[in-house]
Amino acid sequence: MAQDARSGGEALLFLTDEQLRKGIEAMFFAYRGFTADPDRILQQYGYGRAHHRAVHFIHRSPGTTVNNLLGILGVTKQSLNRVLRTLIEDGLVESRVGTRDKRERHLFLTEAGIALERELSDAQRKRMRDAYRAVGPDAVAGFRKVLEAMMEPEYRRYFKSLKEGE
Amino acid sequence: MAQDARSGGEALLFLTDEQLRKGIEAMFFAYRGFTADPDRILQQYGYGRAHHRAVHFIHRSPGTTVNNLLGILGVTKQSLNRVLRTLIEDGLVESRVGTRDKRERHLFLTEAGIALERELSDAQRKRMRDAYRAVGPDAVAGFRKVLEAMMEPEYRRYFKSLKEGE
DNA sequence: ATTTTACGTCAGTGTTGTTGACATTCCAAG
DNA sequence: CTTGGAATGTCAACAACACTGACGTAAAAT
Repeated sequence: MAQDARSGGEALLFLTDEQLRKGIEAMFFAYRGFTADPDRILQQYGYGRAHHRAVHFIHRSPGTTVNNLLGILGVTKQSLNRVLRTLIEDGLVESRVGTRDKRERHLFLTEAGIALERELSDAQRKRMRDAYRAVGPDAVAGFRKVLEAMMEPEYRRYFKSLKEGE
Repeated sequence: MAQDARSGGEALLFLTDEQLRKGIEAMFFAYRGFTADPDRILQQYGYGRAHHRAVHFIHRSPGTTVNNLLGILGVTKQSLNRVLRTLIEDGLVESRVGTRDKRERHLFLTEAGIALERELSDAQRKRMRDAYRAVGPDAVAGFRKVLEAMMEPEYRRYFKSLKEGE
């Protein structure tokens, strides 16, 4: 299991256990930075990350159903429901009964919901844009490649199915 | 704020709002993949991510104090204390009163703690190694650059201060 | 001697995950 | 057409883990 740094040439150096450990820690600290700005904003509204995720993916796919969202977010429907309920009560999300299948609820952001989504994603995009600018396009391409390779296959498929601009 | 894709040349394409949004989603899905294996293992022991983080950084810096850990993990002492207490009770972590400063508690992993840490980090390293292998060293270098750029400055300083193999 | 630091603990609260029970709707087999 | 099961979503209760605030102890610093 352990690959010794002494035995690794340049081409393998990035695969030593300690290099990998450093990569793990990089993910940990980076993800915290990545969520820091939205977390601050959400706190002002009394929301948490779960609300952010819901708002984000409803914005990404307006009219999506609760079941769809469940699959993407990877949580139980009960957990998602609590979040959706508060968002609906607060007038950020609208839930419309399906026309073809009345069991389904189609979810849409209201004007207020769109405004919150923009506030959150502006902050998060700014951090990502600054990071991208600091490192250049080649590094960004590598970044995206590694992230995709790290996803669980089912979600990687979903991720790749998203058009770059939809 | 919005940069239109139509106006962006090749060099700027990766900075459009939609490209950035895709990057945000990549982080979300990748981080979940990144934590999936340890989460499964931790569940068998009745632990959570908080325990994982504590065990990881105690292993990284044996003899670290509670206050040190607090700063690295970015949680309150009450929150960390709950986790440490269970780890100590279960015999995974040892807390030794400081010799120079008797107010401090120095934290060490026991044999059992080292075993759990290895089980967790083996799983996580395997995923990262597979991802690295799939994309090659150049992509990995870019990955690391972007992650570093995304960290909060204070943690980036700490991260960079860690030797690659300590 | 007083203040500050390091650590631990108790109590209370909020977000977010879980399971269990239940209502509604759709669909297909009898 | 009716009935039973599957799918969708809601409500209630509980657990994990974060937070704040208050308090106590011991030791170091001033």
